[in-house]
Amino acid sequence: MQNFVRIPRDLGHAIRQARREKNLTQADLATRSGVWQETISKVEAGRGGTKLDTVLALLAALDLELLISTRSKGSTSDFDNIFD
Amino acid sequence: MQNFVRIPRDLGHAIRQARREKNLTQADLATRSGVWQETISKVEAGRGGTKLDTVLALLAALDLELLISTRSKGSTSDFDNIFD
DNA sequence: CCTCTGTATGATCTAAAGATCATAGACGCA
DNA sequence: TGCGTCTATGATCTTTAGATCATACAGAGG
Repeated sequence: MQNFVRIPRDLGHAIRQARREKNLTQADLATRSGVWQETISKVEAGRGGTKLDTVLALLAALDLELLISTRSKGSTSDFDNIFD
Repeated sequence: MQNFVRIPRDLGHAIRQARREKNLTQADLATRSGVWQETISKVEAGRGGTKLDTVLALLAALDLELLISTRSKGSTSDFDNIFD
């Protein structure tokens, strides 16, 4: 798995996808990340902004990592359900 | 180039590094990213938090991309100057 | 030493994120 | 139909990021 984050919405998709793959509810993720369910709802939907701290907390709780790389031409994106 | 972002400070290092490689001053980056020099100073130093919007604006201006990947064991990090 | 350029910092103000509570909607299932 | 679970939303309050201005500080070169 390797997804690009160009806009905040991408982040939301990746998080929702990973959370579901792990069969976690937003509430579960909330407890193990320290971020509130309501906030997770907004982040996943891409509603409003997010602080880096919050992003990192969520990703860590989902065993995901954030990477920075020099821009590459091939934009591999593997979201299944874009519209949910 | 491919760096991990575990804590906000990592982000700052990557940005500073990329900015210097492109021979840009903080003021230059400020104008082309729409983020203020003072803010860039804080971000690079890891002082205080940052919003995802700001992060994305800076990375875009530096031709860097943000990626999310499943946690891998090998933590390849290639920061040269960690202490500056 | 003085100046120039780049970076850090400090103060104030505005906007927005996140905590918190309460509740509404959606959906599956008995 | 009604219950239980999960997600969305709405309101309020606190905290903080970022804009903005002004200025200090550090280093290089003359």
